[in-house]
Amino acid sequence: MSVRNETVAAQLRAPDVNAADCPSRLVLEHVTSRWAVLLLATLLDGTHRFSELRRTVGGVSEKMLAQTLQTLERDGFVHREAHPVIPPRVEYSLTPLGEEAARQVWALARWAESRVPEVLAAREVHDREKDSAAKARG
Amino acid sequence: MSVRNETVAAQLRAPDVNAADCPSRLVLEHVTSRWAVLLLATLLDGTHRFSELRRTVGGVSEKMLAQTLQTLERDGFVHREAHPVIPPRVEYSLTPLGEEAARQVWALARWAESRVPEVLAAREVHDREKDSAAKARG
DNA sequence: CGGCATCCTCACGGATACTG
DNA sequence: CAGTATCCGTGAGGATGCCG
Repeated sequence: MSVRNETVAAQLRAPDVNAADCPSRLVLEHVTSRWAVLLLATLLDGTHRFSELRRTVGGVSEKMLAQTLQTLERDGFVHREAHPVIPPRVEYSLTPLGEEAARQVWALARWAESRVPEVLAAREVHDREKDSAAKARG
Repeated sequence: MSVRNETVAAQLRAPDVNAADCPSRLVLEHVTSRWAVLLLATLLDGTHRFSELRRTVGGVSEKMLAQTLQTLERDGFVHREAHPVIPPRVEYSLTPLGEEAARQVWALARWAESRVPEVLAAREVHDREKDSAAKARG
């Protein structure tokens, strides 16, 4: 037996993200992690090289890019193809499974972009109310 | 001028999640954060009290629950209604904006649950290949 | 009950340097 | 070019205790 008993028990139940020890939690967290969301969305339009992804996704460090790509590859979302040439050429693309995830997070990303004005407005209202409440308390 | 110049510059462009300083990044990160995903999905089936959310979402601490709810409220995704009774009764529900986000993360959560077997299988294949590659190197 | 304040830990993640 | 290795700071997040 190479896995812990609690994991076995978790797998006997139907996967439930509300259960703290359910593997679906990790799947969800990997897919919704800070850089994974942006990488999956970027890979939706086809194969990209490491340096292309680095340039496209603003602010990502080399370390986090490599690390996130490895996690996505291990989970079966991303396919990594290393060409044995000099200089090295490595191409990343979505697997069918990864494309399912990517379509959803891409929609979420576009939604976030489209709702920026509403969110900024909501924050202003909220902060204004907090201010006047604080002033009322003296 | 109550905001920093870089923020103004960011707002003049169309919102772009691939830009490091775009507000849409924060919107996306708030909505996809570890506990926000689960809270939004839970609130899809109606109003819930603080303690109900605490019980429903497995493993969430009191602190993170309060903190995440505050962030979601400030962004305009969640409505908080405090009833001035003893003992205190506070009810949380989705705003129309929050419901848009919740529908998407709920779908993502259900997808994660449904793809657990595929992901676990992919990990085994991946780890096995890593093992044999390491063995080949000696 | 529904918080808020405090302390503390750890791992996420950035910067830098090095390698094939 | 595409990483790996190392160091290190910050902040996410858990535990505990107090309050209205």
